Amino acid sequence: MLSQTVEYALRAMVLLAGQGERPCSVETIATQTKVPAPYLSKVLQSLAKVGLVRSQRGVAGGYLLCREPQNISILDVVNSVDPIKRIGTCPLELASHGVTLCPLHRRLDNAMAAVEQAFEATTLAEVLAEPTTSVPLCEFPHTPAVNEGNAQRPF
Amino acid sequence: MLSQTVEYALRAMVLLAGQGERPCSVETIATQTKVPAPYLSKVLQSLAKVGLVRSQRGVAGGYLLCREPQNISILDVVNSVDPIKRIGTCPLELASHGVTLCPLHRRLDNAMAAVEQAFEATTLAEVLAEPTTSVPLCEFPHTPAVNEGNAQRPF
DNA sequence: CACAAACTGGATGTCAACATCCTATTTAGA
DNA sequence: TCTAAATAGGATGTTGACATCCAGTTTGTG
Repeated sequence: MLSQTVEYALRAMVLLAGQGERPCSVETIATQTKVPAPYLSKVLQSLAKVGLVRSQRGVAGGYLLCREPQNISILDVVNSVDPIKRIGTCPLELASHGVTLCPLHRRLDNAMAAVEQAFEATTLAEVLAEPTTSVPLCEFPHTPAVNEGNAQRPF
Repeated sequence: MLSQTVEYALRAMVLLAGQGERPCSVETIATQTKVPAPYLSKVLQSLAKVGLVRSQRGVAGGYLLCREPQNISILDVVNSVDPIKRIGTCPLELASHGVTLCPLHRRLDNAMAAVEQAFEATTLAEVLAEPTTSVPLCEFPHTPAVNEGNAQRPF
């Protein structure tokens, strides 16, 4: 239902949201999020094209967010790589019904709308700030040199 | 987000739900629902495998529903051809977190759950019985010989 | 019985999503 | 200025979803 690319993009964006202004290399993001590095590189390039992240070339370069995590919704990320397709008109080409959807497609579109709304309502900052339970969830193998002080990450 | 195959399967099922006990040929369904006939044939075969429809070979044969429309939900159809994938465990293979999802994936799964629930709550009968507005929605080109008395169909 | 309507199942083709690799370019720092 | 760390971008490979076609089988009907 959600593409693999969306999953990869969200993992990368959440990771970057926890990194502040420090650029994070593709290799680092790939390791932390367990995404294939060469493919992640392409995903990040497309995220850069739409202005969600920017890249810094050269030594100590990498990717970082263009906006604050509280100003980036899950929907922003999803729509950047694999947009939620709302049903605007009946997929059958009958021109007679105008913009009103038939009962079947109205229900399908309602479901899409619910997903869209849920994704729009959540920011990366909220995901990061989520009160964690006592046991760290989806904890990375802790690598302090690269990720100092961040013992847990939401993945 | 929803596959083309799901769309095709739903169109066919809704059409069959309006046909009662009369078998409907692939060719007829394909024409009415504007689905490529050869592919629709495969989709119907898979719907038959899971017991949603059955086939009648030979002259005057075709496909018909195995159950009453009020006992078939949209989710039944969706899950038969392209199941809603719920997120049961964190997609990263960290074994440390057990069954609890991290904040990101809990939200993604919540969205999937909303879709699942919406689809489960609606039956084919409800889609057919939907009070139509004055203007018929998604009306087929009317072919009385094949589809007598059914001037409107929800597509 | 013969025929035509209709499904069955296998083989095949196309294309986009996912994935990898390599060369070129940029850039911080010794 | 030289080098190593990184991204940029194009070429290529793989796989599954979507789609088509055909030979074979079933079955109602004249």
